[in-house]
Order: sequence, then structure tokens, then C-alpha cells
Amino acid sequence: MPRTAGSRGARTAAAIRRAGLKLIARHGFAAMNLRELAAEVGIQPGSLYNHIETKQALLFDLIREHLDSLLASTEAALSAAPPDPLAQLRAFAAHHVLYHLEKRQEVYIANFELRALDAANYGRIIILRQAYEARLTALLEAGDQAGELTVADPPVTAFALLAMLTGVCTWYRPGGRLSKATLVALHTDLALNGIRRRASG
Amino acid sequence: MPRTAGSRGARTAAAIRRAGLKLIARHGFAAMNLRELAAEVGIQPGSLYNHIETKQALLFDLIREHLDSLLASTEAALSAAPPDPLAQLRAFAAHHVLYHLEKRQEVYIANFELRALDAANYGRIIILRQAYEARLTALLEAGDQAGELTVADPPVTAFALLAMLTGVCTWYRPGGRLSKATLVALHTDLALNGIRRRASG
Amino acid sequence: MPRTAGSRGARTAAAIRRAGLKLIARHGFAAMNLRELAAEVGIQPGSLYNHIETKQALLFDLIREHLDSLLASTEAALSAAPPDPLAQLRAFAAHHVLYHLEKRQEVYIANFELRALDAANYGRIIILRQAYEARLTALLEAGDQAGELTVADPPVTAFALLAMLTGVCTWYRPGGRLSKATLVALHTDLALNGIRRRASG
Amino acid sequence: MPRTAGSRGARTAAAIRRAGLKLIARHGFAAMNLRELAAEVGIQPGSLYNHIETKQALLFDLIREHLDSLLASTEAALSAAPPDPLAQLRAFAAHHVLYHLEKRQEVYIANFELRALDAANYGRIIILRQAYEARLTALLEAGDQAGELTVADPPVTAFALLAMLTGVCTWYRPGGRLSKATLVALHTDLALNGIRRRASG
DNA sequence: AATGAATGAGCTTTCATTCAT
DNA sequence: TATGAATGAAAGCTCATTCAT
Repeated sequence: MPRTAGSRGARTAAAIRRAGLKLIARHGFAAMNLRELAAEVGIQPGSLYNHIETKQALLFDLIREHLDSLLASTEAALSAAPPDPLAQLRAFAAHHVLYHLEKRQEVYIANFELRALDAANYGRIIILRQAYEARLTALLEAGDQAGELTVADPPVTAFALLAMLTGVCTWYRPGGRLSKATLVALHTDLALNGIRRRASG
Repeated sequence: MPRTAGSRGARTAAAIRRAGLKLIARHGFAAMNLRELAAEVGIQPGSLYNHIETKQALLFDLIREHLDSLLASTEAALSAAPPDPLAQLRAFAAHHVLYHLEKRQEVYIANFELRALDAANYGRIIILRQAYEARLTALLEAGDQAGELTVADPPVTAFALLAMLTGVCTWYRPGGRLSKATLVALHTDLALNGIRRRASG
Repeated sequence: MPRTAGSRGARTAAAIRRAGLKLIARHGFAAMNLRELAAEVGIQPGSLYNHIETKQALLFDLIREHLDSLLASTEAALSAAPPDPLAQLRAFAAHHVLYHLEKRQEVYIANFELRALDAANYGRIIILRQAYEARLTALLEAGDQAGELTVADPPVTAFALLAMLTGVCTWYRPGGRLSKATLVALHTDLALNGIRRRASG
Repeated sequence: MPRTAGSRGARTAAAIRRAGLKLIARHGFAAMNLRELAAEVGIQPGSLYNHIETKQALLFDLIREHLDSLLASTEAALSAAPPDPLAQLRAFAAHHVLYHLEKRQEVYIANFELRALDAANYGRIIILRQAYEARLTALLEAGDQAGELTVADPPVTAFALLAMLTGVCTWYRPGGRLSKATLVALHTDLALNGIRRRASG
């Protein structure tokens, strides 16, 4: 007779993912070890394998779920914004910063531990990541064609803006001098100003 | 009897640093192993210890040398530029991008492997890094006070600009579509535009 | 309330023994694991313990059942043969080869996995095995005394003949070049010729 | 500067092979563990890997060396015997029994642990083993054609004789009731009698 | 300055077995 | 009787580091 939903098993699996995020973000994937992860969850190392396939598969799952979630919530944010290019871009930037501030662990892992993925998993993740980059590139091109932006090279500009907007989550700590809202506004302006079309000359 | 400058020992030491940069940049510090490093150099693992103290000390040396070199060459670049705030900032940005494009391995390590440093080494490195960040922050404040820039929050803006200007070296590969000079110009403009004071209305 | 004879439980128990024979014969006892056995049966590993005591007990049961069956069918074969020593021996050899060809998995396990038995179980099995060897030794002695055989050392000769007659099941595969009947005849002759009394000097 | 020959390294490697033979013969390959092997040698488990590639490679090396040695010493024994078929066969059988009595551990492993070899290694070993079997098959065919033997099916007879002649090393213990020489004679006669041509009727 | 061999601690993973449900 | 989840021990193997030569 199968256990009921919400059973201990599901809670353990969730705790493993939570602890995985925390420890990989803290130590890096290679330096994190499953003994510590198990201890954090409160089970024996071998018991992890009732819930994960391998250490590598855990990393892949965490990254994939993050990117799935990022893509979905980005679409939601864009849908909720006015359709003109500047508003869409501002929505993208604001959502990016806020989302990244709130999911700093996931972001860290998804950006800096890709090299720890094996070839097959790396390929799968890159597709998702490129979809996200392409979304911003398309917005930049639309803004350029609408005459509202001056974008010298859309894909390169997209990379540059993403780097800037992502950077905040490498140093932000809750309770610091500036609120999340302030940081969102500051970075959004910085990004938009960098590409907004100048009045004339 | 000490060997002459170009002795085998000195060449081995240099080869170890070169291989260290390459392998740490490729795999990350924790995932890199000294066996592979020794093989790359063409010696046995035990022989490494005639040239390095520990794996940790190798990492520290590589990062410190990089930051020393970055700080020194930044000062040289700023000295060679006109003293007005905008020109200084442009020189800083252009130098940063070019230097980072040319030292991608060092940059990668100095940015992403700080967590692998032990506490004492981390403290030493952070001082150097903060000096670099402070240099840019000071330029932003000067430009703001001179009325040429609009900088909402100098330290945060400095972080944001550094993230953007550094980002390029995570994807740049020599022989790609765009030359280094083009990338330098593109990123410099993007950064400067983000903070240049708007005409008025 | 006990289930009826053909109940699910009894069928599961039989499937476990069948899978056990197959997997132990294929991989060896130590290399076989209960996960694979459970998968072969179509249940979860924990469920095995409704039907077996331990992995060790499963091995013991399989070997004991095989030897019980071998001893019983040997007696039946000897009873059905003429009582003279040569005929008895020929019946023993023919039965041995045929039985071994038909129960190759059981034979393999009973011959090569005895060392995996714990001390107590090993002792119980050795008694059965020695009974079988003693049966052949007795036939050899009887033949020798009757003047029909020349048996230098009955127990050693018994071991040697058993090794030869058993060996066929390490390489025999159904559908091969020779039929079971041919192999039985060939080996029986080979064994008998080895010990039949020579005409004179 | 390399160590001199006969160094500790070579002695350790030899001790590992000796202990490997002993423990694999005693427990079986799967049930043997490298911790026990290391303890037997008097080193730490990790140190084994200065001398072996993997556990699997150790098994392969032991089996291959045994078969190489068996083939070579068989050739030497045949060369030393008179060239007529019966003498050659007798020399083969006597050599086989004696060699097997003296290398019981190697024989056990080479016969019963082939299934523990991975596919590639298994293929390499089977070639050697078939060469040995083919040598006996050829002698049987020669004896049959010379009219001195009656061999119903040379390859099957070869398998049967090898099984019989090998069987002795599964139960022989030094210091037992019968000397090696006696056992060699007994088994050689048994084998030869099984196939020697009968006078006539 | 280089080597080969050793250490000792650690790693991910496997496994027989238990047990509440 | 079956399940899913847990245990605890052990496995093969890796690795930074040491050291006599």
C-alpha cells in the first residue's frame, strides 16, 4: 500500500533540494560533499539515494528547475507589462533583478556550476539558458527598430546587461543599506540609460 | 650553488603557475587535482612541492599576483589619460575590459574562486579587491560632483558597472565575430551612457 | 486466514527461488544483489523478506533442495537398473550427466558457491554431498571386488569421475552440436572405460 | 633519480599479487575486498593504487599470467617427452595434474572467476584458454589417427579429460593421504584408459 | 630538484536488512 | 503481503601531502 501524499518521503526530497541549494551555493558543487548534505537533512548518506540518482543528477535537477521557473515567471512579468518596447524592457530588467535577488542560491549555481555538469546535462541546460538570453536580445532588437533604443550589437548588449543585472546578487545581503526595491530601480535605470536613444546628436 | 635565472627550476615553477591557471579556470579549484597539474607540467605530483607550498598557497599566489598586476596597470592607464572625470572613467572602463579580455583565466579565478581561499588568505585578497572597487567608486563620485555624471549610489553603481564590464570575459573567445577593440568600445559606451548626465529635461 | 495453495504468496516465493537460481548462477552469490533479484521478480527489495529469511538462507535452501533432489533421483535411477556392478555404475553415470545437463544452474551453485555458506550451513550441506560421493565410491568398490573394475583408489577415483561427468555442464548450451543423449553416452563410456578391467596383463 | 631495482616498490607489487591470489582463491573475487588485501600486504588501501590499476585489472593480470605460464610450461613438458601420440598425451596429462596441484590458487581463479572479468578482458583470456584446450584436442586427434586411441569427439573428450584432471585441485590438500606423484599417476592412468584403443573385440 | 611509494582522510555509491504503514 | 524510506556498514577509489632516496 503506497504512502499517502505529503508523506515523509516527499518532505525528505524537498529538504534534500533545499540543503543542496544551500551547500552548493556555499561551497561549490565539487567542494560540497554528500555527507554534509545528508547531515543537514538529518539522514544517513546512503539514504540520499532513495531520493536522488547521483550527485550529478541533483545538480542538474536544481539548475533545470531554476531555469524553468525563471523562464515562466519572466513570461508572466512581460505579459503583465504594457506592450511597448521600453516598458517591456523595463519589466524584463526589473523582474530579472528582483527574481535574482530572491533566488540568489539558485542563480549562483545556475551561473557558476554549469561546468560541473556532464556533457549531456550541459547541453540540455544551455538550451534553456539561450532561450532566456534570446528573449532579451529580441526585446533589444525591437526597441532598436522602434527607434527608442540604440543597440550597437543586440546579443552582446544582452550579455552585458544580464551580467550587470545579475551581478547584484553576488554581494547583496538582506538587511543591508539598500532595499530590494531600491536596488531594482537603480539597476533598471542604469541598464535602460545605457541603451536609450539620445535626443539628437 | 644557486642556478641561474633561466634554470630548470625557475622554468618548472613558471610552468606550474601556467598550468594552474589553465586547470583552475577550466575545472574550478576544488575539481582541479594536482595529479593532472603535474602531468600537464610533465613532472610527478610529489615534485610539485619543490615549487609550491600547498594547493591552497598556489591559488592564493595566482590571485594575488593577478590583483597586484591589475591594480598597477590600472594606475598606469589612468595616468596616461586626461585628468578630467569623464576621460578618467572612460580610461578605467576601457582598460578594465581590455585587461579582462586578455587575462580571462586569471579573472575567472580571481572572481569565482575566492570562496576556496582559507580565511587568512581571503582577508588578504579582499583588501586588494576593495582597493580596486574603491578606485572606480572614487571616479564615479568625482564625475558626479563635477556635474558630468548622475550616479545614484556610487558603490552600488561601481559594482554594477564592474559586473557588466567583467561579464564579457565569461563568453568571449578569440577569433569570434567581434574584435577585442570593438568589444571594448561597445562596453565602454554602454557603461558611460548608463551614468552620463542627461542634457536637462 | 491462510491463502490457498496457488496464492500470490506461494507464487512469489517460487518466483524468488527461480530468480535466485538464475542470478546466482549468472553472477555468483556475492556479486548477485537482492535489488536485481527483486526487480526480476517484480517486487520491491523489502518485500523479499516476506519470503526469505536472509540472502544466506536463500542460498542454503537452494543448495539443499538441489542435493535432496539429486540424491532422491539417483536412488530411483539405481533402483531401476540391473543390480550388477557395471550396470549400476553405468546407470549412476548416465543419470549424473543427464541430471546435471538439465539442472545446470542448480549444479553450478551447489558446486561453486559452497564457500559462500556460513559455517553451520556449510556443515549441513557437506553431509549431503558426501553421501552422494559415498554412493559412487561404494559402487566402485563393489565393481572392483566383483572383478569387473580396476579401481586404484575408490574415493579418489570417485572424485575424478564426478569432476569429469560434471564438467560438461560448464560448457553445454542447448541447441549445440551434440544432443544431451549423445553427451550422456560419450561421457558414460569415457568414465567406464577408464576403470573397466583390462582383459589380462 | 629512480629507485634501484629490487626496491620496496617491486616487493610490494609482488606481495599484492600473492595476497590477491590467496584472497581471491579463498573468498572469490566479488567477496574479496581491497581493504583486506591491503591489510594482508601491510599497507593502506589507497596505496594499492600505486601498483594496480583497478581491482578488475588485478584479476585480469593474475589470470593472464597464470595462463601464459601454463601454456609455456606445457610446451616445455611436451618437448621433453617422446614424440609418439601416447607419450605426448601422457606427458600432457601428467604435467597438467602436477601443475594444477602446485598452483591451486591460480587454477581456481582462472577457472571460476572468468565471469568476473569485464567483456574486454574476458575476450582476451578466452583466447588463451582456447589455445590450451586446442592443444589437447590436437593430441587426441593425432592419437586417434595413429590408431592408438578411440576418441569419439575430440573437443568434447578434451573438455571431459580437462575437467577430470583439474578436479583434483578442488579437494587436494598437502600432507593428505596420497602424494602428488601418486595422484598424478592415478589420474593419468584414468584419463588414458578412458581413451586407449581396446585390443579388438 | 625529481622520483616512487606511502599515508590517512575522504569521497560517492552500494547493499542487506528493518520497519511503520 | 507489499511498499517506501530508512539504516549502518562497507565498498572501490581519489587525493593532497610527505619523505627517503
